[in-house]
Amino acid sequence: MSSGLSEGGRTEDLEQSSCKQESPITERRNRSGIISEPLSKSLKKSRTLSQYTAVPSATTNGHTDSSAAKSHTAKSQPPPPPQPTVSALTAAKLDRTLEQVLEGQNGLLHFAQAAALLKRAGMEHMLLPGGMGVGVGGGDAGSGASDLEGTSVTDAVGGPVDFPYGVGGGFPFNPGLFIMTPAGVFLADSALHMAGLAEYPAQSELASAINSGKKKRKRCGMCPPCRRRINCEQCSSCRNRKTGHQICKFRKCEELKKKPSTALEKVMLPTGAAFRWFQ
DNA sequence: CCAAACGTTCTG
DNA sequence: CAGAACGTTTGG
Repeated sequence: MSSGLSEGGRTEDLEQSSCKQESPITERRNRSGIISEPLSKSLKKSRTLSQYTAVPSATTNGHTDSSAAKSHTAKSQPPPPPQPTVSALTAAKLDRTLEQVLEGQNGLLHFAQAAALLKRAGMEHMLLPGGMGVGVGGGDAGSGASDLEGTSVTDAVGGPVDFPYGVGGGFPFNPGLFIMTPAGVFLADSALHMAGLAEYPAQSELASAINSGKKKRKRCGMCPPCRRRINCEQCSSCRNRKTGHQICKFRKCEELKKKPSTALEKVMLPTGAAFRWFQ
C-alpha cells in the first residue's frame, strides 16, 4: 500500500514527498527541525472527520472502505495554489490532552477522540461494556506508530478496529459520557472527572471562551489548507514571515478565515447522522 | 526560551 | 477593504 496511494496521477511533488524523506525540494528546516514548518505538531496528530464519518456508510463493518475513504478524503479541491493539495492524512496519535483535542476542533470534541482520551485514562472498560477488544490503547497509542503520516490512518486510529462504533451492532460507548449538542459532541463533565481530566476546562468554559472570541482559535486540521504541509514560500505571508507572523496563505485554515462567531455555528458533524446512539 | 501562528491594529 | 506589521498566545 505504500505506493498505491498515488492520487490518480496527480503531480505529487512536494507534499507527498515529505512522507518519503527523499524530498529533493527544499527541505529547509529551522533549528527546531521544522521543515518549512509543517503545522504545529499538535495538528499533525489530529484526525480528519472523514475518518470517522466514513465508517457509517459502510453499514456494519467499516473494513470495506479503505479505498472509499481515500477517495473521500481527496475531495474536490480547487487547485489554485502552486502545489496540489494531497490528502496527507494527519497522523493519529492518542497522545494528546483533552484540551488539545477540544481546542483542535474549535472547541468541539470528536467523540472518537474523547473515547481515545478516556481510554488512555483507563476507562476503556466503561466505554466498552462488552470489553470488546479494542486494542488501541496499548501499543499503538504510546509508542505509536508514530507516525502514520500518509499511511492509512484507518489502521491507526479511527478505523473500525480502533473505533468500532457500529461494528458490533451498536455503539460501544456509553452515551452518558457524552453530551450532544447541535454544535457537536462534548465530553460530559462526569466523564472528565472519572477520567481524572476534570482539571481541563469544561466544555462550557471552552465554548464560552470561544464564543466570546477570547481564546485563540486553532486550525481545524481538516480543511484542505490545513492539510497542506508545506508553505508556498511565495505568498506574502511566507515572504513576510519575519514580520507578518502569519501562516502561508495557502495553509490558512478555512475555519480561521471565518469570523469567530460563525465558526461555532458550524456543526462539525455534517449531518449528525454519525451520532445515533440508539438505532 | 523560542518558533509558530492567531488576533488586532495600522496603512495604503 | 486588503494586506502588512505588531502584539500575544501557545506548544515544544
